[in-house]
Amino acid sequence: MTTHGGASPSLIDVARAAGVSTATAGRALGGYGQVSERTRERVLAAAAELGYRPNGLARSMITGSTHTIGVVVADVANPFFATALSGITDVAQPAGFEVLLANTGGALAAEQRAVSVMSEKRVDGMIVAAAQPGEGTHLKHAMEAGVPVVLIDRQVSGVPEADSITIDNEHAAAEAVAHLLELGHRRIGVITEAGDQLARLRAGTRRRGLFPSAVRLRGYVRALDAAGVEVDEALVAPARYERGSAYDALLSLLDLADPPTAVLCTDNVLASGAYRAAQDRGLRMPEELSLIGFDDEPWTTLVRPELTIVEQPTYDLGARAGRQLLDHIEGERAGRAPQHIQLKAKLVARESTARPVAVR
Amino acid sequence: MTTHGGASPSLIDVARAAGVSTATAGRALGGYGQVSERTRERVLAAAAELGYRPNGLARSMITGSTHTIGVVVADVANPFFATALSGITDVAQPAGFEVLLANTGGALAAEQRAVSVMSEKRVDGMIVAAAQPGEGTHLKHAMEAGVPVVLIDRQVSGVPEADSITIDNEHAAAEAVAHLLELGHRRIGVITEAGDQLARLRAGTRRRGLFPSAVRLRGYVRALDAAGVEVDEALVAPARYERGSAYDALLSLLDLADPPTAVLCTDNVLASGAYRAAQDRGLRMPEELSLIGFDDEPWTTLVRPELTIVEQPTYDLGARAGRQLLDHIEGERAGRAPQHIQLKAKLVARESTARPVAVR
DNA sequence: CTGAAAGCGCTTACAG
DNA sequence: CTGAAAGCGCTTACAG
Repeated sequence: MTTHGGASPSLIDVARAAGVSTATAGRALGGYGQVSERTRERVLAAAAELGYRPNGLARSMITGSTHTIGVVVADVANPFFATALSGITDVAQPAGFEVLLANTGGALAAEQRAVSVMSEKRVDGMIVAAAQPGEGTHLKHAMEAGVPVVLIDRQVSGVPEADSITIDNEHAAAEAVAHLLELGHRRIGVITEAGDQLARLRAGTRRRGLFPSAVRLRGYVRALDAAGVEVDEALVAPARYERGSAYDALLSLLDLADPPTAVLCTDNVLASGAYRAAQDRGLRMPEELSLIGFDDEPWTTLVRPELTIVEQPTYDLGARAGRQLLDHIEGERAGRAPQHIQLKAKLVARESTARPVAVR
Repeated sequence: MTTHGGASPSLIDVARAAGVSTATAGRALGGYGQVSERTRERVLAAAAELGYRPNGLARSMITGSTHTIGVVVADVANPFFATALSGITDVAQPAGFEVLLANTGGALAAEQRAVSVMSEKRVDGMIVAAAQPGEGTHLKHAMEAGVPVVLIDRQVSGVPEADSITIDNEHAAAEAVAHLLELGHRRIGVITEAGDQLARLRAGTRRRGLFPSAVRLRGYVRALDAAGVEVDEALVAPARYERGSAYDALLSLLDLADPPTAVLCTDNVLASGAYRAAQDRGLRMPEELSLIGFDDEPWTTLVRPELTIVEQPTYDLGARAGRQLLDHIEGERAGRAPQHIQLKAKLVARESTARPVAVR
């Protein structure tokens, strides 16, 4: 039976009902220390009778561990983060850790607040996909307070001590472009959220503090450079993270005097907008245009032609981050140097890419 | 400056540094009680100096509130749950509540464990999409312990006191079928996860304890009944929650001696499998087959023909549940009867449905 | 194996 | 406005 009304029963109530001290009752229920079988049974019976639920807050305050990890992402509704999150929970929960989730909408202020609140709630560690790769002082503070942090999807400048699990985005984009080059394309366009950073990328060598989209753009440039194909700025079409914006971007590429014969879209939202634009223009793919997207979403094999894509190991990204963080929490990695793991993406060639037609 | 090494500073350290009692330091930092401006400044300065972070566990133990709500779903990677979850976080976070997430994989045992752990962590309330609508004693226990529970997506038998926010699935499916009937279809098939429950549904009147798929199947039956069209069991094709299974289900419907001219798929995974099967069969849609799916996913407007769908207010489902739970937590609904809100789904007619061809 | 006591880090009456 | 003391519900040495 459970007690109704009144406050929920505490260890004192159980101890009293079982005729033992709270220390003994705690040992019997908590599975620590030594208790005789006879006593244990009495305590368990009393606890069941009263509908006792241990208070995790009190326990955590003493043990110093909440068995909770914080996860901070920009948007859970985004399949990328949702999938990574499921990788995290699949690792954390069997290990006895719950997940405290914060959705920041990509706003730095929200992220700072979330990290701060999680620190106050005394999470045992945090996994964060940072909103601004350039700003990491809030993460640095958390680490200084003893909360291990694992970065996913993007590195952050100012927090070199944090482990990171990222996709090798530069290589992923380069491989996609190499695929197009092999097919014989020379006019290769790219639709990217980092359109404004072309100049900086070509100069700099920075690795941290860059958005994945910028790193992918660098891969595009690198692959062209390697093949001796000149990078034409007109072929770099900027777009916002929206289908409509990518739609317009593709149309503007097609309207060029010397339009591309192939286009790389640096994420799946941009790809869906571009795909749609190509359809609406009545372009035959892959004959008149080769198209490559990112992420193996369901729609990419439902459309005709099926879309050639770069497949990111998203679930694995989350699972690895979870494992890494648990190792930290359990002290497995004490004192070791931070690890920066790069996962490889995989090109999946399907129907939307082919040799360019000889004559346009 | 922050303190390095050693334990993180407590209120005692701050109080000592500021030359006041812990009570006063607490008042200055916690924003409760009265403190003189001068004292407040001294305390704040000391706290900043020491890098003080209040311990939320200690605070929660006293105040009795963790400002955390638990959310239990079967699969965060599923767009339906991911979207509902974002509705929840968007409501909870601005109100100062964090979300503790549990991913059960649809297993009842995992759900029971999650609910139990959340109770121990003293969440202020829970939102749960139950794995088994027929089994709710663990939820009943939580409510008896004073933790308000709001059910989403499905009602659960044995927990009538819990609020619920669901989609009016019966109406949603009925409307889809009515659309097909209006177009002139009489042989209307359905691909459903609840294929085995047809007989039970036609007899019973139970509302709780049913999976959404079963309720949708009932809507299908009801719409046909209302139109005086006989329900042909051969047109009810069972499938598992997988694209491949739905693929096979559509093919088996098409292979019938008297095949359907239209098919309703009761969720979006089934719809994608069926769509693919129709394509591979070389069927022209909507001329040779009309098809309706559930959920407005990106792919449904990327394929040709665009898919006619029933659009569920998924984000709103989550947001409403969040609001409802916060009202409970804040005592707004104390003593009132439980609310069972049904949200309406909306039929979005696109290109995959049309009049059946007169002669087959 | 068991218990009395201290203590985790706060907030809350209660005095002053 | 400020402080001394009690207490939230546990776990952990320390004795026995």
